[in-house]
Amino acid sequence: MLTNERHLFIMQLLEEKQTVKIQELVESTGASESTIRRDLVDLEQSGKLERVFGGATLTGKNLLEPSISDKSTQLLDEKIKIAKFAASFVQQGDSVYLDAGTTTFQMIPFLKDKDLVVVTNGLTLVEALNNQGITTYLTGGLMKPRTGAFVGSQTIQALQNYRFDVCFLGINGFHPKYGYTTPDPEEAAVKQMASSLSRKTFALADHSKINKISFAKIMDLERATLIVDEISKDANAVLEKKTIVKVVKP
Amino acid sequence: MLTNERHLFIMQLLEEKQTVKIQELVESTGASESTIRRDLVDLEQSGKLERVFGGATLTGKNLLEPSISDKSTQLLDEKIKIAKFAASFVQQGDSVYLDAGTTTFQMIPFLKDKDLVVVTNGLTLVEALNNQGITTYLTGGLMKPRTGAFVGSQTIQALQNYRFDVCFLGINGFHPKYGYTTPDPEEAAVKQMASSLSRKTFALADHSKINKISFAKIMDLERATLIVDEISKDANAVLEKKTIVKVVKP
DNA sequence: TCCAAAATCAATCATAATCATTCATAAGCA
DNA sequence: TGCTTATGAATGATTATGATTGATTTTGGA
Repeated sequence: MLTNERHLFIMQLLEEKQTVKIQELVESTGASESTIRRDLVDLEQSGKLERVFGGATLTGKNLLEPSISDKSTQLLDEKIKIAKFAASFVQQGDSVYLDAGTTTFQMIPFLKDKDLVVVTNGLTLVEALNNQGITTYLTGGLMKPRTGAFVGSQTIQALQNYRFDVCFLGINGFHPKYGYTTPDPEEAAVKQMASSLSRKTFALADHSKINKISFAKIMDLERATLIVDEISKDANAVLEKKTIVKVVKP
Repeated sequence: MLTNERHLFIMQLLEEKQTVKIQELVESTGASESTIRRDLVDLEQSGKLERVFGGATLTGKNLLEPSISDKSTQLLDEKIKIAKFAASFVQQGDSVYLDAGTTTFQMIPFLKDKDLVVVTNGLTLVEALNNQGITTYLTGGLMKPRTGAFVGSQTIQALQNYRFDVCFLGINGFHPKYGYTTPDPEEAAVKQMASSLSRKTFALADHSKINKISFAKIMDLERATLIVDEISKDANAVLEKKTIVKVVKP
């Protein structure tokens, strides 16, 4: 394996998993531990990653994402599980809208080889989708620095050029009475528009979002198929009322 | 196998696999190691690929990352000089269009504290502009993987929402007769539209672009103020005909 | 809290792979 | 034929690699 290939490989793995262990890289590349260490030093010096004891993590960009703290890899695993399940609803040749967000981001590795056209309003998603060789359109518009999401009138206008087979939205809360909610009204407007242009809409959420209410309403529960990963008592209460909810089996 | 055939073969293999090893090429072409090496040197000098230890990779990928390879630091210095000079034409409070490209990218550090609104079609530029705290709109559209530039009808349409005080375009060639040119017609169309929406247009080029002609014409020389960094004999010939050309003093 | 075991680290060295260069030969062309 | 260009082999120099060493950090239990 070529030196540059390894560097690329390491960065791609990082994009997917946020963190990698050295041992992991040794096994998957076939190179020696020394070589991997040198690679990591090189990549760190060029600012592409940050070394930590036992491996490496992504720099800066991660600060954009709602900081996955060191010990909460459990939440990441959860997101990946949800993402994988969600991706299974994507058919060959579909046109897909991927909302900006960490959970939708995790869907990307599961989407390649499906011959898709993907539209997104997430800056981080564009790069990752391109790395997977997926044809990608970005809505454009005004960028929100924290999340890398594009919002505003131009975003809405750009969306209206398209129609989608499926549409995946990240949400910050769902509640039987108040529906799906998210903190930013601008983002809510984008999600609404995307959903109205799609034949089918999926809302992705981990268990922490159950019965939470955020500031801006996106839509009623019935308008989308909810994908969560865990059935707590509360979630069951929701499920009783709304049979449209899908749940990932652990 | 003919020399040209080999060159084509190498490039095709690269398009597929992103990287190739020399040993691999020796086996698949039947040529000797020396010959393959010479081919790679040739192709590198004509900018079609980048050699790395043990083989070669596509250049485009590296353009995405603003990490200009070590050997071209001279060209980088040149770009920075041009970029700094170009940035001096930006007034406080201007609305600015920044074309996707490495030279325009270098302008960004010189633009902060000017209270600007910036629109760009370059993926890499958005992030850098945001890091400088500059309000930034991205056109969106279809992304070209190599350069991170957005092109196509959606890009054109998005541009028409704006008007610019100044507009900075990277170009690949300029010639008294054929005007400003660039390899990709799609990009040329975007540049044209941006310029037509601006009160003033600047074209940025290093000295290697003098009297070069690329595939797609952007506009005539008179339509923009050219900023180059060096006066060769050839450039002087251009200057005599077109007095609008600005030149960076070394 | 402290200590010992395990894991990870930086540094070094010998080896293997790759590099640029040279030179002699082969192939193309007028 | 005589000239130019492309090729392949050989050379010493340079670079990447993997194994080893002892130092440092983390981990887990008393």
